[in-house]
Amino acid sequence: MGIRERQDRERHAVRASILDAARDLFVAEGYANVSIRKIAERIEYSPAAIYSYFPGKDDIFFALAAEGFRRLDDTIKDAAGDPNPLQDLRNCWWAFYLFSKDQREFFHLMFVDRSVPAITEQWQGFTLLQQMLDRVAARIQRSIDAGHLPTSLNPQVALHVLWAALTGPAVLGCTCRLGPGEDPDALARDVLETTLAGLSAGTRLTFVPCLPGAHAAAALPSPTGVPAHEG
Amino acid sequence: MGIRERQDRERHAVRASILDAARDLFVAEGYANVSIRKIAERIEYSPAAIYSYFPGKDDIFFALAAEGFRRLDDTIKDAAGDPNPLQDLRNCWWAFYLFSKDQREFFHLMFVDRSVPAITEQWQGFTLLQQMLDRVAARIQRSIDAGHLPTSLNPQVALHVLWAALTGPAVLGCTCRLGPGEDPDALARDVLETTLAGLSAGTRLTFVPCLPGAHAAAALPSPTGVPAHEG
DNA sequence: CTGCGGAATGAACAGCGTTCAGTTTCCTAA
DNA sequence: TTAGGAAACTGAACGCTGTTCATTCCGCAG
Repeated sequence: MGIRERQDRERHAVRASILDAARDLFVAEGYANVSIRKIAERIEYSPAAIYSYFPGKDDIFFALAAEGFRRLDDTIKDAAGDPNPLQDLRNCWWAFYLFSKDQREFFHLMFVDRSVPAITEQWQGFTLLQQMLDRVAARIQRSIDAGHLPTSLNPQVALHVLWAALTGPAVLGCTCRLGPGEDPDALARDVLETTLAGLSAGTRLTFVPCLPGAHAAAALPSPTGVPAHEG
Repeated sequence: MGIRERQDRERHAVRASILDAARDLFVAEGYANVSIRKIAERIEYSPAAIYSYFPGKDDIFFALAAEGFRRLDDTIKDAAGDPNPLQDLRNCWWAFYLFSKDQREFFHLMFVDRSVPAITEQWQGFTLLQQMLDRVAARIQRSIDAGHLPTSLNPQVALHVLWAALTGPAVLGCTCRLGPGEDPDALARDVLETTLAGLSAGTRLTFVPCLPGAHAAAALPSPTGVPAHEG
């Protein structure tokens, strides 16, 4: 009998409409201006009804963040394809930066927002992030193989350095911390080029990536003082 | 007559106690958990009284952000002094990163928080930020003069690149976006070294800093596509 | 001592996330 | 066809938020 299936379908549809409403609201008015009551009004349910679909407001944003990772993944896939591996890398990371501009609210949710301390391994979005990062690491490996980056470079480490470095101008840009007239795009471009040049220089790096499935790899004790640079 | 002076003093003292309470609360419990009512309770005033000292909650945090800039300025001053200009630079930026860890809430308020869109030139904290950045730019100039960085490097541009690049690992670190066991310190160190190496490489940079008092300098139109890198 | 002005207050408004008793709806089983 | 029961949904409430405003209080000036 298809009754159970129809019920499941309806339930899934309501759940989806909650996420649709939440996404519309938070893309249009920003994260802070989304409330359970506004979502409820938009889908024509009572606020309390939402709590039988999501345990709380945070979980709605977890779901949206997961969607954000899929969107970013798609964006990067679209940007990829340049035959020159280094330019391909450039394009991918520039797409990452553009994502922070074009999908500001998603970006904030995925990489900046701090309202929920539970952004850890148990969060499903973390897996999506890891998968996406792995794909970019493969692109970096191609640049290494092509001789554009030193063979001493661990692609996972380079990945994290690029990710962290580019997150900076993205954050400063979408939180309006630059001076009047200063162009976040130019800054992001310069950070990208500078980081690529720095990686090319073959500086010895110390970061220990937590490879998926290789959690046993011991992390080096972190020095507390100023980093000694014995190059 | 000293009555007016005493009144002014008292008024200033209450204002200061509001800021003290707000700072204590937000350092201890985080930005999101500070409420006007909690501040009021702590200083033993009614919530409404606070509104005769600050126009709104945002302005209290503006004042705290300004204090954050002073604190960061002091932190960087303390870190400075190494006779080697390049190591001096390293120490200063490492102090910047450590500030993001040790004074997480201040850092967030100063560089990440987005709750108030009015972080522009009219904001007094912006001036403090500019002054601080100018001092760091002078340190960069010294590295250039000593031959550690290319003479083609504009110190204001290098400053912004370093600032933006290091903001990334700081944000990822204090928003817990790294994987379990991954060390934000190591990532920040690698970003710093990679950026310094990249700047040493003399890559042509495109950012146009808005120099204090030189607002007339026309900003280059920002290209919309992928940055062409004609090195 | 009176009057005035600024400071402080209590109460309220509108909104928030969340909970829960109670109602409605709909499917199943007799 | 109808009774039972489970699931879905709701209205009302709790305690919280930032903010406003009429009122009260207090200290100084005349």
